[in-house]
Amino acid sequence: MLTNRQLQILQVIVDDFVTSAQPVGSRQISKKDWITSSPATIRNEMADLEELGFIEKTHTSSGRVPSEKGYRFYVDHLLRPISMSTQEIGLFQSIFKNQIVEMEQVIRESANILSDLTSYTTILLGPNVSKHRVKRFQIVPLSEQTAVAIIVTDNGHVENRTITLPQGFFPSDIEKTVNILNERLVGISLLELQSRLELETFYVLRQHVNTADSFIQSLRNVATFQNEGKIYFGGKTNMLNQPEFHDLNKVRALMEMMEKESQVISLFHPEDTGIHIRIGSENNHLVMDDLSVITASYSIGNDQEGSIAIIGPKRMDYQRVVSLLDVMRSGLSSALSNKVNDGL
Amino acid sequence: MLTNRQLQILQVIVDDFVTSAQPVGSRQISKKDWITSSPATIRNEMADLEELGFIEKTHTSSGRVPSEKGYRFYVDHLLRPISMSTQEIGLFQSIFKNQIVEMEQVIRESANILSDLTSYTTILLGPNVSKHRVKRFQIVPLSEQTAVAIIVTDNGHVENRTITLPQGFFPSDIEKTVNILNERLVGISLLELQSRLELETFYVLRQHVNTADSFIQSLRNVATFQNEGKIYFGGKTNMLNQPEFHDLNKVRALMEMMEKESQVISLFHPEDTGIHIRIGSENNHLVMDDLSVITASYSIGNDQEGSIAIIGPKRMDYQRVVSLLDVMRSGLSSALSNKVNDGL
DNA sequence: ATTAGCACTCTTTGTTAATGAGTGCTAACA
DNA sequence: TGTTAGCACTCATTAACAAAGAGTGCTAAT
Repeated sequence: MLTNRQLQILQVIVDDFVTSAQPVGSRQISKKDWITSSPATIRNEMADLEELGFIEKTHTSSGRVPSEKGYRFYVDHLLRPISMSTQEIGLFQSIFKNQIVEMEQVIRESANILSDLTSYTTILLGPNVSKHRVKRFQIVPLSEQTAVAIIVTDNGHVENRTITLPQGFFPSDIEKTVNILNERLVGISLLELQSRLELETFYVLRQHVNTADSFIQSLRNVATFQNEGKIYFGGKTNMLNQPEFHDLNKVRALMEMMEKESQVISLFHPEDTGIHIRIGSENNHLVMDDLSVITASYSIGNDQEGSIAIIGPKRMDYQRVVSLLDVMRSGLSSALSNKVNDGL
Repeated sequence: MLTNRQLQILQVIVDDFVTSAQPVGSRQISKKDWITSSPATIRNEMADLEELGFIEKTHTSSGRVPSEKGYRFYVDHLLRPISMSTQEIGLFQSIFKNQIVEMEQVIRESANILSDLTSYTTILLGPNVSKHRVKRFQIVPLSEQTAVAIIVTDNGHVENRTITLPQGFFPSDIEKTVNILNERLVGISLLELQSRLELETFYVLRQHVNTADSFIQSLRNVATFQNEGKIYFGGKTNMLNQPEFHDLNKVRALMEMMEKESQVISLFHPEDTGIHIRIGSENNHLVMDDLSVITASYSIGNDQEGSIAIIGPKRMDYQRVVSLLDVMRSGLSSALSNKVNDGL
């Protein structure tokens, strides 16, 4: 177990390094007025902390830098949530107050505000579409051969696909199809849509509609959705201001990573419910070895979920980000839930 | 007027500098086997070319680099379109052949292929929505107070907005409204929609529908569109491989620029019809001083237009890019026009 | 008109030395 | 026994300097 003094020293090392990005030495630590020991004593303690793996040297005679284990210990035991300035709280409320705007707009704004406030990069995962429920089907013919199929969900999301109509498919057939689909499928979630179609609806369709068979493949396409929510970014370029990104190769690697949807999504973990911190290599991604990700989930109504992630250097201001994220998460949840409730 | 030899030398300087990114010296030029003069002669010619403003030195005793005026002369007089390898042509066809995919998919693919082939950044401006014509209106109620308004256009594009319903607005009112809208507005372009609503439709609506007034503002919102097409990027990070972007500040400036929709759009010029080249400061944008933009427009059917831009360093392979862009432009035009025709 | 020759300029690279921040260890101290 | 002052040592950073190399402009010869 760490002594009280060791805890203090570790805390100073992390805090100082977070703000300065420079290795911190014994003299610097002893200058803090709540630290009473002399540099020499502190050096001894630091040697111990290093042996325990909490801090590291960048070279033989340099000051110390927190190790990954050190950060982990810090966030697990030394982190005290701080309260935000009223100015910041005001900023948040300004997004949520505005009732008129669309859900998408609120999410976009949130991402931007978070990245402005932290000067890190924000990734906001929109609510997973597959939990929305079908409110209405619609097929609008464009020509003899093509039409647009539209699904409206209970919270106002609209999905649409262009489909090909089989030859000899008449307006009356379209009408019949739409009726069947609406009768059978309204109220079920997009997630179940695919299987419901296969198991039941197609069968009915074949019975009532001419040339249904060649049409069914089109409908299959309609029912295929991305199974993750839409991705919104805020402050993509903020990271370039961080000193750890003076290295062009790192910049490139990170930028390329952010372009790839699947890799971005892999930063989120569906089992994370509250606020989670992943430090450096804990992200299991080479590019992220020098970065930390803090994720939080928000919920809309009862089950629809979205996530927020803030990506910053390992040397990131964990206290501040966690606090901000907590406010944002509850703000988003209640704002968006209200929107849904208004619509019930 | 430039002598034949000066033209040759200018051409070599541009061509060599484009591939090597290094200032080119007299010795290097004289080594080309179609250049017969000695380095000394070439030095004299280069002094003249410099006096005329076509080339520059990076320092007193360095080789020469094309000036902006030099590039301009090069693209205006020295550029010969080159034919593409069959391999490349095959790549293009592979996108367009696939008939099933959606228009959006084709555009996305095109942007990626172009940036892969050039290793520059591609920006593709989708067709301007405002020229689409209304095919069908639809209003789907979500609750007592909210509904989704949907506009389907003649080529399958779907626009939707969440709207608020006035109190005491019944399903029958919705039906009436939708009927009126469809009667009056089908066939007109989204561009005209706004004015048509104001001048004529709202009047009719007030006569037939209860509490239409408070509903009209919602409809106004529905009829407001972005007046430019959607933006697609390809190879956003390619630029980081260019040696001119070893400077972090330039990287940041460019990335920030690409995040701002309005600035991206300002790279395109609506009056440009064919292929246009803008070199460095010709773009009237500080960030773009070291970059060139080549734009091309493609058309869908008769009037709907979109644009392609390729952004590269001033030292970019103009010949190759122009050729590629020309193929892509006609390929896109015919592929997308076919899609529309299939739908008529 | 062309070119060989040469002095000169400027960048790039490597070497060396000085500076300074910080450590680890030893011995003195409370 | 825990703390601290003192000191030798390490390593990064910076500056100054020299050598090499690429390229130019000019002059004089062809």
